[in-house]
Amino acid sequence: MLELRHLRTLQAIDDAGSLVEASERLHVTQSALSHQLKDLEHRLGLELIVRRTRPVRFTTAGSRLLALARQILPLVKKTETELKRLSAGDSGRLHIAIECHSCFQWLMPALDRFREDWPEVELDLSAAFGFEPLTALTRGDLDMVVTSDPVDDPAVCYLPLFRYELVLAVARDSEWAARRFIEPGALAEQTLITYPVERERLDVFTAFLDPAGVAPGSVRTAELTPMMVQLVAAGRGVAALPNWALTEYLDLGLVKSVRLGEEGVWRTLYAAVRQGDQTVPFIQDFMETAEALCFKNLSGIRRVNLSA
Amino acid sequence: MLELRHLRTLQAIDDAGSLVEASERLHVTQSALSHQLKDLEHRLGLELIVRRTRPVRFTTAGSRLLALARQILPLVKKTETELKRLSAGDSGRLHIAIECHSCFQWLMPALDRFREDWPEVELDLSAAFGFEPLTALTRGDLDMVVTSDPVDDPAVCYLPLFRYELVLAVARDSEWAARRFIEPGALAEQTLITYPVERERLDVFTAFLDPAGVAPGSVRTAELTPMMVQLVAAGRGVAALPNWALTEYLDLGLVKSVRLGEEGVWRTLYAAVRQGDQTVPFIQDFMETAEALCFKNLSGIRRVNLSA
DNA sequence: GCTCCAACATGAGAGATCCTCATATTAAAG
DNA sequence: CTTTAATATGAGGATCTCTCATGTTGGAGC
Repeated sequence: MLELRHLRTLQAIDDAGSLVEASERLHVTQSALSHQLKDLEHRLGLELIVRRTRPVRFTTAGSRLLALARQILPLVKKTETELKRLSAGDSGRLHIAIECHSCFQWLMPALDRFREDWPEVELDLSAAFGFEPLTALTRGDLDMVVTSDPVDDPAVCYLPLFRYELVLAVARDSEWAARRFIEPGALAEQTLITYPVERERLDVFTAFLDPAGVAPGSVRTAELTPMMVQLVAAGRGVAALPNWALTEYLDLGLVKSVRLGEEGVWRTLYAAVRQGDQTVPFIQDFMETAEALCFKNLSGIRRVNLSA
Repeated sequence: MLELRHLRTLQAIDDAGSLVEASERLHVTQSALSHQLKDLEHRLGLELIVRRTRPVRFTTAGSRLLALARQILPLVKKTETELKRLSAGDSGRLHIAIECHSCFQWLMPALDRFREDWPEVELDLSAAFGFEPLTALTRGDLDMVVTSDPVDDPAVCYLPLFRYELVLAVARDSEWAARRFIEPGALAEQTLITYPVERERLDVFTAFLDPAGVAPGSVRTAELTPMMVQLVAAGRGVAALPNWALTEYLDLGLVKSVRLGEEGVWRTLYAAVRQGDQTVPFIQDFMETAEALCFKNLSGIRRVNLSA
């Protein structure tokens, strides 16, 4: 009758504050949760949550179930992890390469957390510059590549992490700072600061400037996000960066961010693994850990749409 | 992925010692458990129990899951009971009548246990002699009748408790004591000791003697099981009683039991409730409690076949 | 008060799941 | 080496649980 599914749902609703948000976290539709909850309430003959408030409020019965969920779900999760370790052996290798410098920000905490659960898995992290990471992945030199450019290849499986917006960092006193968005043409007179990688890997070109046939006034490179922010703040140019990578600098008031085009440029960040590896227990666990930490720590990111 | 269903299955297998017995306790087929277990083992990539031993042995992984089951299932159960109490109100009435004297034996502990969970339910227990209990049930004077004679009535719902064998208690030194079974004809010369109720309510007549057209030499009555056993032990006659009601006297060596006919006379004990009442939370809970206690304390009883 | 928007509800139908039935296989006991 | 009790397996059907499409509702803003 009562099943873990129901407890997971209630916990997610509590964490999220609404059915819509909870359904995204659980990777099901809002309709599914609505049906499931209604069915449970019907069978219990009790109302569990009051929907017309925001965030939703739990009734006495709902709270009781929620308490049960909070009590037993961690135990279940712990046992599941233990069993996964037992099944595939607790050892293995996870060599990760990132194409996106900023990813260090969330990857480091994720790796720390992961190491606790899988102490025997050999971890390694490298930046994928100066070589073709997907080749290294299929060849077996790497086990995971974090990228926002999925390439159609039957040997590679792309596991989505989150969607983010590519925004333009501009100086605080720049005349663009107050604009809601800017058009590609505006960059023709500007200095664009980018990471030192090939143009084809830079979304600001592939998704914004190139389609409009615009080239920036000049381009200069910087290795690390803080360096780019310093240059932008000093009025030496503008830089296209993921919105979540800019949050801390925006909060500090160093720079401002402006949308690229009316709709904005949205990208999805993926973890690419070898086809088949998506079922390896510790890979699945890593993805769960990473996703949870990202949505906890990064602001402005969105969940990947199911149908995508 | 992992669900409470799996934990309940593992717990039942541990309690029962085999898939067959566990499947009966869970009211599903053996096939269902086999499939379920195999599927779980497959998805975990781990063997959970070793089947070729009796009782089955749990592997490390199986034990881990079993420990989880023993830890969280009681918590779940407790919460479910609480919610049931919340839903239908925690009060109500359960007036029970028994047609079978011996039933006091298991009914008393069941009522004690039940009272702990449902303190607000008004309990009453009476013997259904000298009046028609089913009429009292449909009229609302009673809420449950414990009987082994289901009568086809759309207003009444029969909830099976267990199957038992009606056996003949004979004196220890009687010449029948060593027989595997006796034929109806043998009773023609004997004194039969029965409860003081109408012939039609006595299974020994309806299911054994009457079909063979035999009447016992003489009939005398006794009110209580211990009295009947005393008379039988003293060589004053024989008595047909449920096998489970005789267990303690057999163990004491007071009397012996003999099967009635080659196949034995098997009966099912039911709890009759008003149609619709079978969904009342505290009635369901009472049935679960009673069933669990019966199979724990009574020996020689069987589970009711699903297809019956 | 009216419109709009976001959140939740609902009905129908597809797909997955889980169970049962019938039967095969296996292991242990006689 | 049979016999029997337990477990395994394959097929098929009932049920469940999603998704899709659309309806309804409550509250913020004009």
